[in-house]
Amino acid sequence: MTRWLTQDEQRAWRAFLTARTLLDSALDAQLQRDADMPHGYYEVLVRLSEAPARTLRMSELATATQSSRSRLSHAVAKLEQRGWVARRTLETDKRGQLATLTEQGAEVLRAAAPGHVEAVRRSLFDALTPAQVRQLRTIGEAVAAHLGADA
Amino acid sequence: MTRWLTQDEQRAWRAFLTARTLLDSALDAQLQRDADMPHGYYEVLVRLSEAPARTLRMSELATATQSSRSRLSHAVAKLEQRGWVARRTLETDKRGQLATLTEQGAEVLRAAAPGHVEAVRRSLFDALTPAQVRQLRTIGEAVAAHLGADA
DNA sequence: GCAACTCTGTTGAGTACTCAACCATTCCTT
DNA sequence: AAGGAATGGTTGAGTACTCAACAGAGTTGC
Repeated sequence: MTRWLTQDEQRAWRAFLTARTLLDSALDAQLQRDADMPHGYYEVLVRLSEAPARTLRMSELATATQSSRSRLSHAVAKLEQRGWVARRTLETDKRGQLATLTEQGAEVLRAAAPGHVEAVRRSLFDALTPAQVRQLRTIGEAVAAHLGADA
Repeated sequence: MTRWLTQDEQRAWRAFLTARTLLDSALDAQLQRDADMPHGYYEVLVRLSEAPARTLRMSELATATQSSRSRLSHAVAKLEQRGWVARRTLETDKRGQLATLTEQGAEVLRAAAPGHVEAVRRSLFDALTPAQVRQLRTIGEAVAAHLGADA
């Protein structure tokens, strides 16, 4: 008894998939070209930059970026190699690791942000009315909550 | 003069990113687990299944799936190995290649579809009102058009 | 009819991802 | 206090992606 998609749902799903793919590749390409990093790395830097003392536990960072522990571990290892993030063991629980955005990492992020934000605006928000922006937010939050995450 | 995002845009963007990531990984994991293929391969099979004679030119298939030529080429090579797609040279333009969904590929798709659709419904549509489904479609189509593609 | 250009698709190298297996540490139970 | 389970994070193998370079076929202009 498969609950197939209605015509409307089909179209919504296709439109979402298309938009998602195009957005994703446009933004990923922009970041790769201008800042030499994939979008996932950028997210890591942003989350760290917003955290107190630019520091988060790996597990918190994983949650914040909707990343698996494994992916984050690989990513942070690369970011550490580049000198953008530093890791150290958490004293109160020696299993834990703290990741900190370095000054150099903050610098890189400051340099990358304007171009990236401009790309997001051009690719996404320039296509939407203010009402649609509100709708997008509500829909996104509903889906996120449904799948068990904060918006 | 960076046009930074407003508070509302920020939130919309974050919500979108989160929802997209969670949706993506849920559906990719479902397909990988139940049908042993990534979502991109599934899209290829679907588009071929809807085409006349289950056949499309590589370039058309690439457009339909929002894929780069390179990605599609790699993907179809794998699908051919599995016997789900067959390729042959286009007679009227020997640069062209035609990709056809094989009977076995159609079988695999028929087997995979119900589980996948169910996952899409559970992950996405069960979280949305009918009005939101319409909004999602309109937004998706606007973004797709803006980025130069059909919905 | 030929040189230059374009267009289609493939290839290879490098990168990031997934999944499962794995340590080390901490927590729980008795 | 010890054994076992749970938690936090890393690792390695395998897969799919990206970008750039390429080859072959068609097109254009002289």
